Amino acid sequence: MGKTATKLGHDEVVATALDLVVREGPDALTMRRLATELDVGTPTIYWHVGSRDELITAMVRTQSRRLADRPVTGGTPRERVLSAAFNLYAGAIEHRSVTSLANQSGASSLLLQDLEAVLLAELEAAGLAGDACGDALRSILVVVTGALVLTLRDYAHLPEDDRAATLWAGCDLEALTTETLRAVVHHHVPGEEPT
Amino acid sequence: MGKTATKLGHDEVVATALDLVVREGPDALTMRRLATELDVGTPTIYWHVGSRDELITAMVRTQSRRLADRPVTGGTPRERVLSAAFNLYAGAIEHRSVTSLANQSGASSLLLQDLEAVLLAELEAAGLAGDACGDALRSILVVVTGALVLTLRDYAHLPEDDRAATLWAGCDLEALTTETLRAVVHHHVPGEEPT
DNA sequence: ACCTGAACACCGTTCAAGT
DNA sequence: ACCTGAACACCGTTCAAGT
Repeated sequence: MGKTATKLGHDEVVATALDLVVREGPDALTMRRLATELDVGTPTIYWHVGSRDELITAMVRTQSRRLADRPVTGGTPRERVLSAAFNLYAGAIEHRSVTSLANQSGASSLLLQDLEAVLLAELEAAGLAGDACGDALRSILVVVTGALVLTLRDYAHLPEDDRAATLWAGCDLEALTTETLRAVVHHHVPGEEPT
Repeated sequence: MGKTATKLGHDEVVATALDLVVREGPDALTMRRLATELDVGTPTIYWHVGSRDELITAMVRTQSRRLADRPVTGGTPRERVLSAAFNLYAGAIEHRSVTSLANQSGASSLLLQDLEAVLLAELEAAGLAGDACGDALRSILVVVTGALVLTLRDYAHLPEDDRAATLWAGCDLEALTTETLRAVVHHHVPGEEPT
């Protein structure tokens, strides 16, 4: 099984690791398991990527690049910024196993890094610059990160919870994210002035 | 060493585990290490708390209760809600090792659970009810969770990052959190009407 | 330069057995 | 009911040794 071994290099190890996590979840990412997947001895992986932490960093960075393809929609600057921000959330949720892995490893911010550029462009197009632009960007990232963590909460395998059920049960997390994002976008991005 | 063994029960195991994490960080929490700390065989811990996940759940729940003491300040409803919300953030940051453990385990929302009651009371005092109240509460929790994750980002031991440095270097995370919270609080909580 | 077998020092968890 | 020694089935990582 597995691909016909062309040569094996750093990038192929990272790609296979991502594939493994997508297929079998974050817990399946084991150096030995990954080695088996590549038909290779375990130390080989260390030779190519250094360590498990470095591997995860490389994986998240790659995933970050892959997420940057979603088109930004909307007519007004506020709508476009909101769209770009929601794209961060939607993309990360779509590959939830990789996002979960990033969260567990404290690499959530790294996952959003390449997407920040898209968002930044929209913010500048909306007329923001300097500190105002950075503040807006950071605020939006706070909301996206929080929304991701709370959405993937039950992806963790912890015991159930009583009261949280009443607060989050049947809650539309996409709508919550949009609404929260709208609040901070409206706060930072100027809207249409009535002529 | 250690306390004179009174009896050893579920709560003492949890308390000792919390103490260990506060003193030596999240990674020090090992069943064997905890057993040593309690002068007890490893299986004894399993007898009292069931498993590592159940232990962490109990720890986070206890920590959640301990965080609920901060006083709410402010004159207007908006100020009081903002104060209560920021208290969630400040309390969790003050015990960052426990918060980090909760994040890694996907129990962040559990950590904030007891604090939600305080926040809920302020929201209701501000005149919110029903869905509007729940929406406001959930939005605020999104922001607090995101702020926590981004603040504790470097608590993880992942390799450094280049561009993120320019975006987050020298950034006042408390101010960012306050500002982002203000945006969603203003969005949800009605302000003073000019008479 | 690239890859390996074998080992080191750990994990979480279980289980028969003790009192 | 409460506690243990010893084991099972894993981990991440290293290292001498191969080609």
